[in-house]
Amino acid sequence: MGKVLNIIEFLEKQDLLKDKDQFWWPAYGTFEVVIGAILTQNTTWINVEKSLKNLQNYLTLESFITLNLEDLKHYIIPSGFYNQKSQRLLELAYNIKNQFNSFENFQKNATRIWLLEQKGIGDETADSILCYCCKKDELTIDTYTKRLLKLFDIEFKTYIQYKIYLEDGIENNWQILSKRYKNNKNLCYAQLHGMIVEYNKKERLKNV
DNA sequence: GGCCAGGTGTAAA
DNA sequence: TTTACACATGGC
Repeated sequence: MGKVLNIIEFLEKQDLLKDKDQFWWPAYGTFEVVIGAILTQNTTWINVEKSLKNLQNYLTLESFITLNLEDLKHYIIPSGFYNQKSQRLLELAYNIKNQFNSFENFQKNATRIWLLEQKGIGDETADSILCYCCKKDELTIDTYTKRLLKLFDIEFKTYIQYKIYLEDGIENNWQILSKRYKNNKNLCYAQLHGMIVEYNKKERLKNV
């Protein structure tokens, strides 16, 4: 019944997020989130930070699209898969520019469907871009979410089933949760995924 | 030295 | 519709 609320309260008790990390993802609401979302695929955030630092002059959409492939490749070596990721990032940036014209317009009008059509963006990356870059009410599911839910005897087959289960659970308990999350569902989704990632860094959930 | 990271795309069974 | 594998660096 109220399992989702139990899980959220379990995480809240662990005190996993620092006050300054309101939305958990660094550079929340900027184009940098798009870059980070691709770079962090199967990669530690420490290594992503090294690449982001190399890219410090190219973190806006307008500056990013001035990069050439070889330079970009070089800058993102620390976060691995640099041949794929450089290609996919540049193509994604061009598509955003061509189809939405501006980053602000992309933030406003990006959809899950459109993102999933882009090469290099799957379910998880799509949701993290929607939530942390576009500020939409979309919850990100990852391997850790699935492992954590398994501890509470909850298991599904598909990504979407996990997403619906948790989003519905939050909706059904929103009267309680809204007070803690400033009546902002995006903040709740942002922090929930963040808490789960941080919980795993701490506890190292194994896939049993 | 082996395993894992804030996954995705492709191809084969 | 599932499974296996490539993609690559760096921390533990």
